[in-house]
Amino acid sequence: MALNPEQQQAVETVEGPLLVLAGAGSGKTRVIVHRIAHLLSMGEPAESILAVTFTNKAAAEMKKRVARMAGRRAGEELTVSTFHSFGVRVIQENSSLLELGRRFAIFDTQDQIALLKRILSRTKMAGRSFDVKRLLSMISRAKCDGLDPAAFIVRAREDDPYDVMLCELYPQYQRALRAMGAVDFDDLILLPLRLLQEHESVRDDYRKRYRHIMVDEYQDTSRVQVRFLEALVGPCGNLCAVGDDDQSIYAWRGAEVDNIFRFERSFKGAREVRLTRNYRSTQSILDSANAVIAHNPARRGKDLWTDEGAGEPVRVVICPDENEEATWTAEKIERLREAERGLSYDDFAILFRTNGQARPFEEALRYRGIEHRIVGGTRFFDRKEVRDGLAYLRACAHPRDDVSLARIVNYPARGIGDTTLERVQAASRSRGRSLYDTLRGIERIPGCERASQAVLNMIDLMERYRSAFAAGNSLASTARSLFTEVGLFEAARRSVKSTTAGAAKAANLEALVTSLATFESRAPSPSLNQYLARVSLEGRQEEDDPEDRGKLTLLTLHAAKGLEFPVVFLAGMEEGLLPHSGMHGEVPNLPEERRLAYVGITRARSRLYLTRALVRRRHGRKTETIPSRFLEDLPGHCVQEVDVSNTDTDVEPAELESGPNFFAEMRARLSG
DNA sequence: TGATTGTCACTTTTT
DNA sequence: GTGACAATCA
Repeated sequence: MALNPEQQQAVETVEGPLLVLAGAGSGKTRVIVHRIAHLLSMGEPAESILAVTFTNKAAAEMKKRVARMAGRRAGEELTVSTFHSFGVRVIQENSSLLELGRRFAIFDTQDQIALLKRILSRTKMAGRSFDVKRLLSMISRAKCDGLDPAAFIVRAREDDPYDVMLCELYPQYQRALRAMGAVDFDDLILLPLRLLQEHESVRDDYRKRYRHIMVDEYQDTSRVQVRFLEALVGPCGNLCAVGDDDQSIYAWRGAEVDNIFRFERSFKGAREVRLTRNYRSTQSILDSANAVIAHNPARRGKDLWTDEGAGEPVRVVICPDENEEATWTAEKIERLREAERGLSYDDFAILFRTNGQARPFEEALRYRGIEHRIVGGTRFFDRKEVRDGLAYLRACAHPRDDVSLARIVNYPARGIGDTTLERVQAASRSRGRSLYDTLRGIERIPGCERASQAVLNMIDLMERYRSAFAAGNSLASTARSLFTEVGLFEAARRSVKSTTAGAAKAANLEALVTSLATFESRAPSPSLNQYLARVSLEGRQEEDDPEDRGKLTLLTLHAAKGLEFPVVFLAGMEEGLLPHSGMHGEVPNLPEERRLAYVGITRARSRLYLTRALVRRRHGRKTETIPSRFLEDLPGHCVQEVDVSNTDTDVEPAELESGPNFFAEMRARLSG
């Protein structure tokens, strides 16, 4: 299929800054890939093109498509990277300019929480308890806004206890990270920015290297990320930002929708192209989406259109409660699948605002034997037993990483109790040494005599494995014998009552070893440090599981961004859920909730069901619900209400009239 | 030191 | 209704 005129314009505008406002389903990725191919065909070398994404998945996809279009070599020589991976690279290439070595630990959210808790425990502000997650998100927010501790203190509000607390906590947190030779995710952007700002030679080097830069999902960038881009782009200004202000749903993680509005100011002489022609959905679905999002203030205002026709009306389905909502949905899926030849389960998706809503759907689907998968949930590397294993590996690779060491120093139990640890930590603080170093000198700490032999044994063990890893032995087998020697497999098995659950946990630990083995077999010169960096940046790359083929998908609205399905059920269209009411008194971000609804609606290709329950259990309590305000915005001409709340006849208005070939046609058209 | 019981609170989670 | 964490007991 040829590019439409707007797409063509986006592809061919290669000089100077360009903002591509790409509506949902407007062929955004296609434009980026074509644009890269166009640059290459103009003789631009692949090494001088940098494409930045937010997810590893998007980066991999882009690379694959460029390779398909412009050849494998081009795909390999091109730099396609996430912001954070690119940040790691910049830091490593210039590590001599930072107080950080080439090897550093990368702390994820759980590590950050553990660290904050430790700092907090010795900073107790008289009698008040703080929500650690909130403190952490405030620190992260400050970092995304580019505020270092000093700048934060200037802006802190004296009447806000959290602000006051943070004035103390944030500098300590930052110092503790550096003392451990560790960085958090936000540092992966901040430090490279500092390198570019403070070192002209570094800046010139990268500017020369990357003559064309492309950024995907620009609406999700933080302030610091834009500053980083500004520093990177240089005077020629060949930056192409692609995004959609209406799909900005990560404000709570520091994303700044305004960046997209400020683009012209950030990058002088910027041009703009709008992609509003939609190649995904029917006009009924687009009309609904347009109507819902139209209520948001401060938009670039683009209405999506298609010339594929109205299609089926959007259905609003009223159910008695959340179980009936799930049951009705499951049955509807069965009926549709029977009625429409060629529809398989993976053509359906059930979307919801919160993970908790998945449960009744899971049950209803399982009961009917409908194969399904849940996207998200606890990820592999977040499981406790896997984190325990990783903590051992991290303690070996980064002895200064107190957080990892503290996690495993007495797990599995080896006779180093809380009292001992308390004393060691105090000593470590007063001497300004790492936990590891302090443990080494345990015999000089009064009151630790009883546990000192246990500690020395542990130190000896860690030393042995540290050199085993460093000596270039097989990572996988070294890890396995480490886990076995300390009894991690055994501990995993015993950590739960049921033997099957225990076996599953032990198997997860074994899977960690396998992932090491896989890494080893693929990386050119594998090191433990490299493996750990990769794990924290990418998790386990989920190569499309063939297991998941043909399965229905359950996922949150956030997880659904960027995906599409022929049939979409958007569940829980109720006040408090969508829009979600913020927690403990925090004001909900209504424009963002609206954008979430918009993202959900625009995932659907041909059929969309918006379901709601009249009564829903929330926090274990049955509560009457209020229909979502977003339902009121739907235009009457393309919506049909289905009330299944007080009828057992379940009269279904002629829903399947569109003919059995509807999907077959749709499919042929979309895949062709 | 480790297990057990009680209390609390409960979006979203690209990296 | 559930899971995480802290205080309390054996």
